[in-house]
Amino acid sequence: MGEGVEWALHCCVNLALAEPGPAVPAARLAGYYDLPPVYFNKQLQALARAGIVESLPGPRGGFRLARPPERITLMDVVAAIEGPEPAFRCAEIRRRGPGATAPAGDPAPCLIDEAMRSAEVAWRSALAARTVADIAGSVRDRTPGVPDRLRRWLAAPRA
Amino acid sequence: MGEGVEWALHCCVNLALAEPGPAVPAARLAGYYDLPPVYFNKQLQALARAGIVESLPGPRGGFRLARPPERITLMDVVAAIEGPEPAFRCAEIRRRGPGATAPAGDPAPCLIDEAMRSAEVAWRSALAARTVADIAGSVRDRTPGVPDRLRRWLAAPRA
DNA sequence: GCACATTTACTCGGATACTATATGTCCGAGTTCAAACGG
DNA sequence: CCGTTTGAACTCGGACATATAGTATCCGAGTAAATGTGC
Repeated sequence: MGEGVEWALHCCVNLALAEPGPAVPAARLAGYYDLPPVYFNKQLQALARAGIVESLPGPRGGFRLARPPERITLMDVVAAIEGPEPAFRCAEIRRRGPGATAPAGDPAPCLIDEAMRSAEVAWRSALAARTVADIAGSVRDRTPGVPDRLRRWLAAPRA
Repeated sequence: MGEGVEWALHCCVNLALAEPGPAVPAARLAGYYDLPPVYFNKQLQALARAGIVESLPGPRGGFRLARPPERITLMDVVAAIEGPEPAFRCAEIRRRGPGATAPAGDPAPCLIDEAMRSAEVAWRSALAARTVADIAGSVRDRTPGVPDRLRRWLAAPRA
């Protein structure tokens, strides 16, 4: 799985912790964890295309959550970065070669594909059950100093 | 996810359907679905290293299941091909840069990593609940012609 | 006819190229703000 | 003193290289069987 997934998740949680407040530039968000700023911007663009964050150009511009964090699940973020298609894609190899089963109107589904999809549904459901707001709330509860430090650092004129 | 996973899963089911019987060469197994024979052999080597299949060299050689199919879960096969490490690996980026939390003895776990691992456990559990014998049994039950055709084709002197 | 050495054919196994995806970087389009200018 | 114009700085956004992992292939080591030979 891509490394940018972790970046995007932390980013969304940080944006949730920063609310309410002005938009945050990508470079500032990246500098908080010493990430490559421009490539991180690329991931943010993917989040924007998915409608998770919105971008404001120009000075005082940057990124902001497009929805309240209660409406953003971890699954949404992962799908925005990694792509919506499932990790396991059945190529229907059983239809090829001498062992090909009934060619066209075969109603028997591929049992392996079925099992794989079932497992992936379990994964997706687990991720869809956790929202960005849940994570942010737990962070506020367990380590109250972290959100304050984050807001101060984001508000700092320059680093 | 790698394409070889699908190949390995179908291969294990076919080996289960072929039992009892002589060992099957990799090329024969690959030809059944018109797969690249040599690369498919590579995947079989991975299965052998994981102890799922055993290889016999020389004439009359080939591959055979190393355990009864009831003891082989889909998770075992996937882990053998894709590797045992989890798909999402937390790089602990929160420890880096100005936003670094308490450096060393920080007991607070990364909540994002926790959620991701939880979801991945759900995925692994779903795959571990299905065995190769289950799939093979369903195939025998739903499409009785398929196992017979497979055994005949594997026993054919040459194709 | 039988035992043995030899040859042969067949198998896996690891080492070696090629391709697609993910990672990292660069420069241009657009927008807002601030300052300078003129009335 | 106020409105307008002009400029500049800052932002995102897509287009362009590089590194890594997955895909595909080749050739050599090893083994069992079959064959030919001598007794």
